[in-house]
Amino acid sequence: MSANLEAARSRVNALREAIESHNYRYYVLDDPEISDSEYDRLFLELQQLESQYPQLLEPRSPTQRVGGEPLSEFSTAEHRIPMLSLGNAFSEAEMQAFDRRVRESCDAGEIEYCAEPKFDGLAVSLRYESGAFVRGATRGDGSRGEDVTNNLRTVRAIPLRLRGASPPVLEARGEVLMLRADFDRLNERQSAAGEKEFVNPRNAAAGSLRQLDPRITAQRPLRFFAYGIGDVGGQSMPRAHSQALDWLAGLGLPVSSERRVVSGLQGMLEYHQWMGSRRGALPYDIDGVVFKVNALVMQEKLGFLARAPRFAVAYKFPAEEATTQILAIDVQVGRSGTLTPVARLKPVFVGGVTVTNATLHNEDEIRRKDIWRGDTVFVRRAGDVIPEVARVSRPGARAADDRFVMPATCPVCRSAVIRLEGEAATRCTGGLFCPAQRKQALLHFASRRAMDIDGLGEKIVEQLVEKSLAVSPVDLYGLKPEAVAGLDRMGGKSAQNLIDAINASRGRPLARLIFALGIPGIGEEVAKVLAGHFEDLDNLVEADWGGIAEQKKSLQRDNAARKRRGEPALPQLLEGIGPELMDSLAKFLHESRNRAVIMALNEAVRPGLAGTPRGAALAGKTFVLTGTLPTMTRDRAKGLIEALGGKVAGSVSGKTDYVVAGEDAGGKLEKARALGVRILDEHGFMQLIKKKEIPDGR
DNA sequence: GATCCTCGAGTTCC
DNA sequence: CTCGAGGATC
Repeated sequence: MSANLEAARSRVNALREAIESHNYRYYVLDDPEISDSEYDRLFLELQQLESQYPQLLEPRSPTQRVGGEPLSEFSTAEHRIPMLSLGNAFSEAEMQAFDRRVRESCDAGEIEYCAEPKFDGLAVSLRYESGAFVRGATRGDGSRGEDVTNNLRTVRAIPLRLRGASPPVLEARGEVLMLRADFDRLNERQSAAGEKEFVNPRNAAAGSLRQLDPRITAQRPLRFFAYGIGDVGGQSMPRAHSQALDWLAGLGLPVSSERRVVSGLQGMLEYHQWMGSRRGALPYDIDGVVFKVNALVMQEKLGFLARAPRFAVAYKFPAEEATTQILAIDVQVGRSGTLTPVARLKPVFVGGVTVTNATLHNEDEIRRKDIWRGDTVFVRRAGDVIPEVARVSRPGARAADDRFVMPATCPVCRSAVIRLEGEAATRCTGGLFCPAQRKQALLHFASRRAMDIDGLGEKIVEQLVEKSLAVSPVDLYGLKPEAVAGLDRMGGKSAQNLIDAINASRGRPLARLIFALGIPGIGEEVAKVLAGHFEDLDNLVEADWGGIAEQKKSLQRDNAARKRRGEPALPQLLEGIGPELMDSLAKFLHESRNRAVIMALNEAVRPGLAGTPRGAALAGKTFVLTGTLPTMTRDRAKGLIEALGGKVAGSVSGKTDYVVAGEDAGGKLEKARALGVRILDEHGFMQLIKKKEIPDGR
């Protein structure tokens, strides 16, 4: 018995190794040694042995890619190092500008770039600990995505264990996609089974990855290619991006075989052209090529913009265009009353989807492009997402009434329409009297980034407004379940759910509430600044804007003078809020109806202060500095921390909140690891102080 | 006064 | 995602 078990154990191990190694040859080296049927035979044998000897089962076995029950929803996964997007370029001129910026910042002649195709799939992040795949997440908004670990485990191109000597921690980033051939076969299967076909490989991949039941994902032919490293611990990094990619391939992660190292602008242009010509011959869809400065020291020097690294660019292929006809030009009314003309199009398949609407932005845009009703036009998807009318291909019959004229009254509420001098937008003057604006205001109030009220969608809002159950956002908090249950498509249960969701939004951070008010020009960021300054709605409502404007001006003059003397600047008052925004705020807050709504909301919501930046953002936090930071001196780092109210200590203890570690960090870093203190590199540190806020916790 | 950057607003499709 | 406008900076 035990001899049998031992024999089975060694066979099982041999089979697992063989299968992993064939996966590696197939997905990473693209050079299979055995046929698919031979592979299937090995797999079957392993499955049989494991069912005969269940004690040999292990989660790391290739047969155990599907595990766990279907989820009811994905949990969110935090990206410790944000997953950024890339800056785009569409022309040689833009590429030239990119190359020039890089050369100027690095003070170098010809730059070496690492070039790769830009896959048209979904970005994911894979976390390996001691070589084992432990977590996979979608990109989401860049700082938090969805935890899709169980689904990614079913993707055979993703190794469950890394090969060879693996680092203690590795976060690999890459793209999940579907090959065109696999996509075609999947659609044949879907239609044979009477299921809905997918419209393009990208959507098929996205839909497959977002399945709550991993058994379904397992049946979808997904692929993965790695293109970068998010986080790596306990490993000295290679010196160049191309070497990092080679390293990832060596660990068993598939990396595009189309990657090259090219030299200078000329090299980039040639690669772009070359990939463009081979686009149709590749087994997967790409929408451009990506160039990254190859030397990592230069990458660090170049650093980051708000959402994208300065050392990389995506050179897109020209968007696919299609011709179709303009059936009508309608006018929509937005949250701030903006009238937006929208082209209703004869449905046309372009860039992987069927397009029926396209925004025409405003009157000037229509005039500039000379678009009339009935015209045949070129349509494309700008950035491969938003449909856009590029230009007229052939004019229609063009009778006088085919010409677009901006209506003189709001199409929804019939109020007069106004176009201010120097502005592109035409606006409805109806304000909250206009049902369209009321609806949009409520939708904005409930939206995810504002008060995040689940279940308050377009259909419900429409009825609430039409039945006058909600005129302003405060009314939401007084809604009775019976009233809500009377609406279309609403039973007692969903009515209660909605009421619960509304109640759950009480206590949300002040910054969200200010943003939710929908004051013109006051978005998420500005709302945070206001919340941080006033800390409560009474203060905001009573603010003396004339006085604040004066104060700000004198502070700016002061700082200009300090700068000339080489002194550090004082923290700016209400940063990013200038005369225009102050004016907008003053006007809004002057109206007694707005004030009444705000004060009532203050009572109903009782906002908290999470997510709020503060003058002393690091108050109470203790930092320890160790090693040499790449671009700043220790004194400068210390100054920054202290300016934000933090303390800098000499040694690491349980009371230390953060250790900022640079090159050649020594014992302090080790101690921090041992104590589980958060460790930041210079970049992470800059991110932290840039945010300057109390964690939102959402 | 020019230029760079960030933020806000509007938008499409599944 | 893109455009335009406001704000910051030189």
